[in-house]
Amino acid sequence: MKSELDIFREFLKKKGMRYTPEREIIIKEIFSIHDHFDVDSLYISMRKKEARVSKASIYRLIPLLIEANLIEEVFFDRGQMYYEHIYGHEHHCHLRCVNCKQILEFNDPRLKEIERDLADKFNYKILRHKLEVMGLCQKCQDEQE
Amino acid sequence: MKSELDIFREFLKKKGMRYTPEREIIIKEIFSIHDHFDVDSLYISMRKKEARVSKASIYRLIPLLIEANLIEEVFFDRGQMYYEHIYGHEHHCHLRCVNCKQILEFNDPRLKEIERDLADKFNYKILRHKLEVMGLCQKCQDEQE
DNA sequence: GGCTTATTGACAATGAATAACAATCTCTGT
DNA sequence: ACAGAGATTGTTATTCATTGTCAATAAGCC
Repeated sequence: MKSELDIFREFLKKKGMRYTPEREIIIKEIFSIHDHFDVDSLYISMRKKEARVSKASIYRLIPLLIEANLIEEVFFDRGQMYYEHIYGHEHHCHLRCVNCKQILEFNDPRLKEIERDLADKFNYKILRHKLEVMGLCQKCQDEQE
Repeated sequence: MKSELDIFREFLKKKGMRYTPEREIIIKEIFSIHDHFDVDSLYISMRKKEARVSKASIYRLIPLLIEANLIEEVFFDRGQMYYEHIYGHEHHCHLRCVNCKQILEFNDPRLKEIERDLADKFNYKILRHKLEVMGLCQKCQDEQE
């Protein structure tokens, strides 16, 4: 399987854009985090590692990585967007506790079925879906009593 | 069926909060719009009708309406959040064309099943879900050839 | 190596959303 | 109906994620 960097290199080539060390270290950082991330925490963790890039460069890179299907917006919370990398990972959805903010991942084959039915019914070519389920985890249910 | 205002009145009572004319006209405006809305366009359409409230009051009301299960965040796009009212409306999800931004609504009973299974599997009390399906509508598919 | 031009970092700017605060209004108890 | 407590309002200032600007730099092609 091609590496994320190779995928992105090809993507840049096709668009007449350049492969720079800044883009490389940001991508390496993103793909070393196996969790959701936001721009600010990414920036901070890179600074700690002496991997210095400006925050602007991160903001500029993100739409490109999305277009290249390497990362995806996951959800927007408390004024900022969270992302996760999707290349090389099985697609999954998120179950979130609205109280303690715990996030669980799950997948369900019925979503593929729903996609197929929507494609038929509305003549759409389905590209992807995003399902967020909000609820209360066991612990937070208990505490509310 | 109770009106949105009655529901909200009870909600405020239970929380020891007050029912004000500002809150009333904002709610009336929201429930007269049968579509997605954002704070800014709501504010503008209210100004046109001489229904003057400050934008701050709208921002302050929205989390309360969400808590009262009258409205819901639908999606975040171009830096702002979009909402729709849900009380008195059957729950539905959104199918969006990524190219022309058309939005279709649909519902699928399998989502309820998925919710039930998640509740069992993870001991969650499910409150709601949000499914966005992204794709290309027929027209945009044709144009891409 | 040299040239073109995309990209970078630093800084300023934008804009949605939130906070502060004094003036006002709701609601409860009398 | 009245008064007092305290919630809510509009105004204004502030926050903070994200985007724009621009001169300096560097990638990629010859």
